[in-house]
Amino acid sequence: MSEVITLPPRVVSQKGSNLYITISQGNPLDLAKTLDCGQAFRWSETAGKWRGVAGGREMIMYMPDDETLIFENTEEAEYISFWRHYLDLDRDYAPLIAAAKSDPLLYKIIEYGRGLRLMNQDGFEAICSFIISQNNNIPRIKGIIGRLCESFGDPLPLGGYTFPTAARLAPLSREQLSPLRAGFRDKYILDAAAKIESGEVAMTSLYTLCSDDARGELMKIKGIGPKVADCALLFGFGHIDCLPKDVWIKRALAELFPGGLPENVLPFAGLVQQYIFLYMRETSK
DNA sequence: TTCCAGGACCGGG
DNA sequence: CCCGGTCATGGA
Repeated sequence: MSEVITLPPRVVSQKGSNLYITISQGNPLDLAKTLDCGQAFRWSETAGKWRGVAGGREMIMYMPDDETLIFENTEEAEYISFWRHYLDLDRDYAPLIAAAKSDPLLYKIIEYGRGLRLMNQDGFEAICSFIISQNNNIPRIKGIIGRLCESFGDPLPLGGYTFPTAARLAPLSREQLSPLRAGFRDKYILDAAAKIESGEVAMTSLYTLCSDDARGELMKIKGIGPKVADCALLFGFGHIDCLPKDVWIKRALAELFPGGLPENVLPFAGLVQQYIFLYMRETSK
């Protein structure tokens, strides 16, 4: 894992019940690129506002301009203790941009994805989400996860649902998961919940182990291979060096970087991977 | 109808 | 180690 360079708290101000955050152009944020580029599946946009649930919290947020991020019904303490890290706004992206400048094509790709940030999601949610993602498409992944939360999560005041815990899912049967219409993946969700609940796979170790060992630990779960493991580690456990090799990235690396990624970006290869993923998805249609 | 979707498992060579 | 078939589901 590369070192996290912690930024000072953003400039914040409270206007009524809404919290305003000033986004500097040296560390930009683009909500669409971040919330809707395949790393998270529980955010949706309506009339410019993004609504979703993370960490058991409902949120509506939006950006009227590039420098203003607004959280509805939120106070500064809540931003500092949760949302700042969730959106990776405590990480300085300047070193990445600087490192990428040594490679013109990579720099172009990262500029194209300007404002994309790598979210820090809940570990168990990331594990389940990417188990569900295998041999599946994004609209259906969102549907299955939505039904998982509505069926086994806890209701929230604005109509959302928390992501269910491993303890809640572990005792369930495949029959009880059938309303999710997850197909063959239901047994994998149950195996993940069971092994995490029993401690056979220690959640806390997944944060602290080196990426190779953490990957091995996660692959004890049925239905988690190298790609799903790397997605969970990258999006849910802060292993920013993990590079999930899906069909898009394999093709992109072969075509665009046949000699491999530049050495100096390997410590944050996972972050680079997300920029490449966005670039490939957007430019190929 | 057939194919495909941010793969993984399983059996066989 | 690597290969092909298979796995549920639903949209194109």
